[in-house]
Amino acid sequence: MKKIPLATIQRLLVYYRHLNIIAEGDEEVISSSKLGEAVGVPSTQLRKDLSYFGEFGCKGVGYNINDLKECLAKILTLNKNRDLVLIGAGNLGRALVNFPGFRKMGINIVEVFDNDLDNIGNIIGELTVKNIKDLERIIVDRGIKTAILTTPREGVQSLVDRLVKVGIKAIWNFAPVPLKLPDDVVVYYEDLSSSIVTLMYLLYNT
Amino acid sequence: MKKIPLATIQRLLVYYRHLNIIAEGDEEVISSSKLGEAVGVPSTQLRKDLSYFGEFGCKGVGYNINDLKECLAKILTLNKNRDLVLIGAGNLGRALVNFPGFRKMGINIVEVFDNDLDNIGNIIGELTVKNIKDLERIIVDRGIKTAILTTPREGVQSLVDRLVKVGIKAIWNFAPVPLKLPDDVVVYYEDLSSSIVTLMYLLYNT
DNA sequence: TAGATTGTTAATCGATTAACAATC
DNA sequence: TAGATTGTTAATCGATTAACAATC
Repeated sequence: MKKIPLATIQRLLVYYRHLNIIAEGDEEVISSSKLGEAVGVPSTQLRKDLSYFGEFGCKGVGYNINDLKECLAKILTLNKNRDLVLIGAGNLGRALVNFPGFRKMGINIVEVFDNDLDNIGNIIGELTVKNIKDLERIIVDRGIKTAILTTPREGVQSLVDRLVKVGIKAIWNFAPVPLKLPDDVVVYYEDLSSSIVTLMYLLYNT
Repeated sequence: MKKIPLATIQRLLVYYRHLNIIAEGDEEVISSSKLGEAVGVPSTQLRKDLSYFGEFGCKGVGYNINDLKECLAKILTLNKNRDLVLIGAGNLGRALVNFPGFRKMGINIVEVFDNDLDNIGNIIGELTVKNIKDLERIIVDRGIKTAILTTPREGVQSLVDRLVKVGIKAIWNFAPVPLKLPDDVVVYYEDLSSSIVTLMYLLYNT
């Protein structure tokens, strides 16, 4: 299989969301140009993106809205439930646990950890913040493969080393630290400071 | 001036942060390969990134840590204070207002708005949540140019239309909605659902 | 001077866009 | 059949990487 650009995967969810909205309407079918226009993507790129995964349309007609929606859900495995842990029960961690829409896509944060006694024991949504010293035991017990890091920068690398040791294979990292990881662990960096600084740069340099 | 890739801008902050850390140490100078290795960027890309903005190094020697740090701060205008408003005082909005590190880079969230009477009047950090109907007046009064959107998806476009009308020129949008905007308004989409779904895709497809 | 390292040009790689045959 | 639209190949564009002359 040819390598699929990351940007393509990200666009699939954008397509999915719009299909979800228009699935409520009367139309059964949509063309790549209509859908593309609605989400700000050239129709030719939309078709290219889909072509990595198969043929979903009907020449001369377009795409069946419900079918395409389901196909995208399947590609992105939105139907399967995924259990994750979150580490760092600060403001951002709390926001993510309560984030609307994760559940709907099968993203379930099932444990929250912290190392601060002020936070341990607190309730966030339906979860109780647990002591980070129980991290390993609980991750192994539940067979968890994905961790969200919303901790301060300090100590993130050693935390990650602990996670890797107990079988974590995917990390969503909000700490602005480049991580050293084995090749079989995937990581996604979410760098909010970088985002806003980039936006400010664009504002004053375009 | 040649067009500068967005990815270059984003990497500048990564360099800056590492320089900030090692500025505490004993070394005065660092080579592009050392710095690059520390942050996971090839040295040749680091030099290329810098070359868009000038010559900061010394052949045969490397870069003066403090000088380069200051140059990057200047390029990214981290020294100038920027006033922003945030709209949507939910969990995520609260997290951003309290986000550590924004202040240090001159990013000051100076007003928070919401349309929910349960939220209006609440205290977040040092701010009081204001009624969104005063949005226009306050933005004009304070001459604010940048808005952060942490509202639900519904109604974002009409909110954005209001913002544009009173002179907002940059938008950091956390709502998963493609916005229709004039050409002179810059936007940065922060799509947290897309991030985690992409990570899950990578986990199960690599 | 010899070794190190920059800044930059040229080559490569990968993603986006254009064009169009296939076909509903 | 004529018009519309897909899926895909080829062309373009842009970013990354390699190579190396300049020079500290």
